[in-house]
Amino acid sequence: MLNQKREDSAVELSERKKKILRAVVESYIRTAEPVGSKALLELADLNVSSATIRNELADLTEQGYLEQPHTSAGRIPSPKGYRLYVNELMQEQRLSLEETKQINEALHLKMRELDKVIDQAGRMVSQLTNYPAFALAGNARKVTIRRFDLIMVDGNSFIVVVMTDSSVVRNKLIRLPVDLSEPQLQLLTTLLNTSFVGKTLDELTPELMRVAEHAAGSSYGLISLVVSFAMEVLEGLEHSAVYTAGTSHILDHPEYQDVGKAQKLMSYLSEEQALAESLPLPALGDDNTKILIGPENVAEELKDTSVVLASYDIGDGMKGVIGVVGPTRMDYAKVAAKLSYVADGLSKLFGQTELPPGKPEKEE
Amino acid sequence: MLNQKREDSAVELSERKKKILRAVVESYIRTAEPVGSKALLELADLNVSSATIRNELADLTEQGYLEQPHTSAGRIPSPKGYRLYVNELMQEQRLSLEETKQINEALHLKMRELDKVIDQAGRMVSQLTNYPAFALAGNARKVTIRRFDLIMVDGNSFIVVVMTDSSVVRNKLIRLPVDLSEPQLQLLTTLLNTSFVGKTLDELTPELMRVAEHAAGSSYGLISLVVSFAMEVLEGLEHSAVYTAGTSHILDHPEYQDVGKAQKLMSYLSEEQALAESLPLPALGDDNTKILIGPENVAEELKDTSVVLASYDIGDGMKGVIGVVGPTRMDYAKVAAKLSYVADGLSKLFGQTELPPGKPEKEE
DNA sequence: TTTAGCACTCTTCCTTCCTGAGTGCTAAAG
DNA sequence: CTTTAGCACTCAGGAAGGAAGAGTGCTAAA
Repeated sequence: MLNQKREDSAVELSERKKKILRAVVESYIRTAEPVGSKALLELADLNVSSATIRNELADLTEQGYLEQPHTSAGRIPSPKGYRLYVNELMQEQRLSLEETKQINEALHLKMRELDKVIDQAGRMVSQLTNYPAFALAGNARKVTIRRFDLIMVDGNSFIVVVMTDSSVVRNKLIRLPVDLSEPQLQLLTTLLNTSFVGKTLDELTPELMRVAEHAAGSSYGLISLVVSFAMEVLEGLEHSAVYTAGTSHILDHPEYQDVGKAQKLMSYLSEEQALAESLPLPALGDDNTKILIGPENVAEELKDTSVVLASYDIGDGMKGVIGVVGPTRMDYAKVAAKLSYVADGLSKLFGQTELPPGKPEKEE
Repeated sequence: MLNQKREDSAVELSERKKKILRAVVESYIRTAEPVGSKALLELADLNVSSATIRNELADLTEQGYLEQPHTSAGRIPSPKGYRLYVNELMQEQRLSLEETKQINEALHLKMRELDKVIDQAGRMVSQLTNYPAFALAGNARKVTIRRFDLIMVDGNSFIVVVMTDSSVVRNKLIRLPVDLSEPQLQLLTTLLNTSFVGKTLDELTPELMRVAEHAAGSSYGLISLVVSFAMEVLEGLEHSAVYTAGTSHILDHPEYQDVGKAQKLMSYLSEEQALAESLPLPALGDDNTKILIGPENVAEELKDTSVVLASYDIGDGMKGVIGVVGPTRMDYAKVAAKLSYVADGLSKLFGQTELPPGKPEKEE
């Protein structure tokens, strides 16, 4: 028990050990069954006997790359094993033409409202990978109002259009029990634009509202009606929403045959806020995909689960993240490839301006 | 085997039989365990022996109101039994003040965009009942465009605001690689409003667009850009969206300990389109809640599942539905009460105009 | 360092057996 | 005719006991 072998992760593994580790991981990913020395004879094509492989397996186990469910079972990768696999052994998966085509088509989304697109992207990823997926827009810095417009509809209703400095536009139809005149509305618009533009959510204080209301004179409580809508918009943007999709895919995988486990994970995934907060979004800076294996996750509920993340640019300096959740036995290569392809697609989608009128657009 | 007893559902049950049936249903709803004659001695307070109850149980079973999982188990209600219970025996559940308060608060929703409200309502119902829930807006009749407005933002971007005759307002920010002048935009607006107002989705033909584009002259492809957005809006409204929430609650119930079963139901629920189509929405006319027990459901996937529906008014003649899905062993009384309360709340929410400016609003 | 051989360990699966709950039937009592 | 007590019978579910088989670790030889 007290052996003093170096279990240091700095110790380089021999090529043969790596080959074996890789074979174990890939076989286990495919079959979800522990892998034994005999099976490895074929999988990793080494010209050695099963006994030799057994020795190597014992070493790998001792160094923490593999685990044994029980004495007479084969080996399965430990989180540390997966980590090494992901860092060094995994072959970058190239998507087939089929797959890229499929994704590209799906990315031609209708209704380009930010939140709908993000939601759709999440669903798409889930369907693509057969794992639960989530998508969220990075919560922006403080957002301010850029402008108000009021559009008269008829005697007693008008549309408020609010635009933020992040170029998000929201509108609302407001119906009133009293009549309104066009000049009144004009006046109101000017007043709103002079008093509230450039303000963040926190700066829209009740006092400010009261002052403005006073200036409005005859327009009673209209100011507060419009401004409170603007506040809802700002609030909505600061608490960036999380969209989850395909949670039922959890049940596809044998590691969640135990209903208790499945339930725990599923209900965690539906607490969208908690999920968003537990993601190490800042750490995503350099590379645009990140893989979190089992205990590397912050959230307790994800400790025996892996998460693959990819970030995309929404434009205007904002970032968003899409991700996939699954058992640690996950096809990292495939998932990472798909995710990153979708993320790139989203970035492009958000980056582009409308098609130039007149000239037909060029496909790249 | 060949007994000729009338199994006719027209046969009235004796009071005692009803009392027993009710006790069976309610006990089974609570415990999910088959109910035996001895247990019933206490549950239904009848001054008879267990042997008498056994006789009655045998009758009820023969008449199809109860079932026996196996010879030596107690009885559980059949769908027919639940139906009778729901129709005649169930006591209308009154919500506690606590509960109504909770619901009322949750109904004070922010961001009153139609789809967000509906989504939120679904989530709320799911949380309230601990069953998966869904919500949808009844797909409207043909929707047409009521008006267009274009708001200039700066040299090369503007906001399109489209309003439909169902008073839905949608907007989109359009950025162009070329410059635009205010007069150009004015012209465009008039053109759009004269050419496309009052048209349904089908009537927005490519020819119509071409004619208008020609009239626009110097404004190149702007017309088609704006109109295709309008088309997306109309399309979005016709394919009314379905929102599901809380599917993980399925796993809470012992009838879905079998992962296979749970998975089937869950993946059916996530096919939101199929779900919406299988609901007998027209049949919901008269009463505003409807209960579908097991095989009464149209969809094969819901045959051993119950669905409780409640409809609400969106205004403008449109209706929406919220519903809950669960095992046939469902607390119908409670669920129906909650659902109908929420539906009423939604109707009120949509019906109301904005608060009258000046006067403080009255609570009812 | 590699390999063959072999004893050993455990899980998994099957069979068997037992227990207890709940029934249906019969015959007596109201 | 209805109700009740008594009793034999059925059947699911759990415990116990093997038997089979996979895979290991160790030893000793190559």
